Amino acid sequence: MNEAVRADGRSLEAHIRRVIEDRIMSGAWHPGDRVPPEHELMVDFGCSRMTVNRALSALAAAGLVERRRRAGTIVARPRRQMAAIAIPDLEAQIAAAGERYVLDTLSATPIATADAPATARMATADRILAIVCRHLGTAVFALEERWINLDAVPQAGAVDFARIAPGRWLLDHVPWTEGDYRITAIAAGDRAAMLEVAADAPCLSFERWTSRGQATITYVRQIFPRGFALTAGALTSPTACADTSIAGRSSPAP
Amino acid sequence: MNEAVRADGRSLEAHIRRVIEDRIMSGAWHPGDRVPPEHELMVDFGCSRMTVNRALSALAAAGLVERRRRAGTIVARPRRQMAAIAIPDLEAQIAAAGERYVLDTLSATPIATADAPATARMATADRILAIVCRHLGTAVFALEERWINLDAVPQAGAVDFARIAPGRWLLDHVPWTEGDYRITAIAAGDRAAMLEVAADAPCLSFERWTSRGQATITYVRQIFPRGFALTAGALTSPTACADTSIAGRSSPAP
DNA sequence: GGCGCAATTAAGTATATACATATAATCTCG
DNA sequence: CGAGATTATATGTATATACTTAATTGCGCC
Repeated sequence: MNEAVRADGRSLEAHIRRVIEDRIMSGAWHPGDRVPPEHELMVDFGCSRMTVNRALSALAAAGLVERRRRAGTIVARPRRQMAAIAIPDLEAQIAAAGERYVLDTLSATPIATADAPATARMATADRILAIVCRHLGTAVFALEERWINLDAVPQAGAVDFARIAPGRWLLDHVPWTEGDYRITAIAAGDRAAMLEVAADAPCLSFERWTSRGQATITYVRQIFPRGFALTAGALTSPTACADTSIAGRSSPAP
Repeated sequence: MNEAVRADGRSLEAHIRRVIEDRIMSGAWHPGDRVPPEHELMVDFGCSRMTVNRALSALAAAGLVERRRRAGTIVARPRRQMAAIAIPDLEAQIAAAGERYVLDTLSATPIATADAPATARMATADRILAIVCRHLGTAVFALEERWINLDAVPQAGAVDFARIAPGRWLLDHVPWTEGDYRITAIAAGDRAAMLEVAADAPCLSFERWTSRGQATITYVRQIFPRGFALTAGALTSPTACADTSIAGRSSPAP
């Protein structure tokens, strides 16, 4: 069959993938059940083995099935579920909430490596730029404390971070990176005044380390007051990589 | 070439993917740069176009490059970064920390739909099982409040949740599902006694809705006291889908 | 019966080929 | 000179084929 597109506008491979995914997600096929072998599906769908193979390989890459030579293909047992969170673009989030975004940069100063906190993991850097800023809507959305490795990103030294948020500038100017993050609950404490909440108010702390190869490019800690929520759709279906957001000032719930 | 495996033990397709990924991740190729067309790479790597095509398609699926017919392949501009978190398997986490896991089930009672909190989103359920339990190591790791839709999972009515944690049982017995989650910082408040912390202690609240199709299967809220951290590697590199964990009782940091 | 080896099976990888399709670039004509 | 038709190009999809590799099954031998 040389016609690349089905009546429903999907490719044959995507169609096969979808049909099998539906059977798994609906519960018709249970974890551990055997998926028919390629040569059988090939007859069922009236196509070549290569096409079936690509569909099943994609499902295996997505974790819905497990494949082993000779043993065949079985529906995977859901291991730990993964969830996706978007590293928040605060400007977009605040704008989406219908509020006017204001960047309030409190300081942006070059410092010596020894003055960076150990948590920043920047032992290898000679020069570091320390930035403190607030992301404001009608209230304080987040307090951001950031350290940028000027050895890895020298251009950052010439940027006016009172005009553009450091996170946004980095996303636009630093190519692909890897990262780690850490989410904790902390009391506002010393930061209460800047966050405009009580000292014992619980806040969400979002830390992120961004690196390329060995060097840490930037460490940032964002602190969200007043019950901000990190929300997202879980990643169980490969096709449904749902939208993700920081929900604005949601009620603390029962 | 019929030899499926390179000297380095990777398939040719994986090799090509890796080489191009390295060039992008190292910054040698910048966002917007053109990737050589398939017929050129095919000569460079001494293989067929199909093999190059699969490698580039995989990179496109991973979001590292963008491909358009006739226009060719370009290095993608990083959109928003995504991060993955594992929905925590507390028993495994506690065991990994070298502590003995204890499930402390405080109650597990069938209730009427009207008695479930609105946040549980279980309006469609007739019968609901409400469970409250604590996950203990040497201290309280988490307080869990869970509602299970007995219409969707009738077998859950016969399970002894004093012996097996509800999350684990559901993972083993309910096939693939979709979900949403919400992470917030809250004060311990009324739950202080059960969490064994002060009432104003900041806690991480992790809520999750799990559904299949329209029906919500279970809603759970886990509350972590004492600076528990949700950590993970960020999802920017497709190959490096890093391990993820709840870090045990980490220091609240500066 | 138990053990090891061989046969068989199912997936993994790669190729050559063919045709489809989107679109950038170019050409044609008014 | 510009709008519209045409061409060229790069990717998209599918096929048939061939060989590789892992692993189960079963057979034969002890």
